[in-house]
Amino acid sequence: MRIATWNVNSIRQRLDHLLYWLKEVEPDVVCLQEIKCVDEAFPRQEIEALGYNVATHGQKTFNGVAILSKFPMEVERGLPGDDADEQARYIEATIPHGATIVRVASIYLPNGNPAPGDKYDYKLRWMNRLISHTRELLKLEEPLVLAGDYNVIPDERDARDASAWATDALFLPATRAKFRELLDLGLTEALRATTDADGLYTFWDYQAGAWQRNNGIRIDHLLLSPQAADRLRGVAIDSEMRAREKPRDHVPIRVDLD
DNA sequence: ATGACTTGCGCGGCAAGA
Repeated sequence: MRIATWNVNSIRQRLDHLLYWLKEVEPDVVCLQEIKCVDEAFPRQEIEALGYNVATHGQKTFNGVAILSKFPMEVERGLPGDDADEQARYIEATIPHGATIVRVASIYLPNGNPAPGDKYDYKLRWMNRLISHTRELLKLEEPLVLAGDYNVIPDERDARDASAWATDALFLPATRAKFRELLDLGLTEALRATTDADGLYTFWDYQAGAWQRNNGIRIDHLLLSPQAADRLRGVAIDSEMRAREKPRDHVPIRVDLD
């Protein structure tokens, strides 16, 4: 089962890139972030035409997440823990896979800049909610994949120039500590289960020729429960999508599970 | 040294992103 995540920075812009990639890579499940539209505006027909079921949790102008699946799915929208939170950043699906089911969440974790400030406080509160919810999900002992744009640079090797991010909400010690707290519940970070290499990025800024200089950061992650990690067969970053004309700033990252 | 793009909204620039 091939499961991917991609922050598309508006689903309606350059839908052709997404459709091309879906045909080329043939993922079974795709987690999308920053669709930047309400559910009614999502280009559902074009994606369904490629054989996908579509579940969205949209919002006007900002945020918005979705899951595409070749298999039927049951869906929950929103991250538990704060009924007053109106930002669409979490959608979760259970998907039958052989004799078991796989649970997949599409996560758009808050950016948090500027830090310190209200936005950074919201980021840390959101991470606490994600930790609480994940603790409950892990009790199910299912194959679980938490995939998305975490807006977290886990380690110095995950940025071309870590010193440039020293005071940024994506790299502050408190951010990285929360991310470790999440992993320490018993999750495996898929890419780091397969390689210790530096220079592997999923985001390059639009500005200042960041792509041409490979000045990137690794902030899109797939976190696996033990039952999913046991099935891990490979990880790939589709960085060639960043080289296309009018690219998104993020590229897809994906896992293959038995 | 600084700023450097791109999006939605909606028609003038601003907020937000990372």
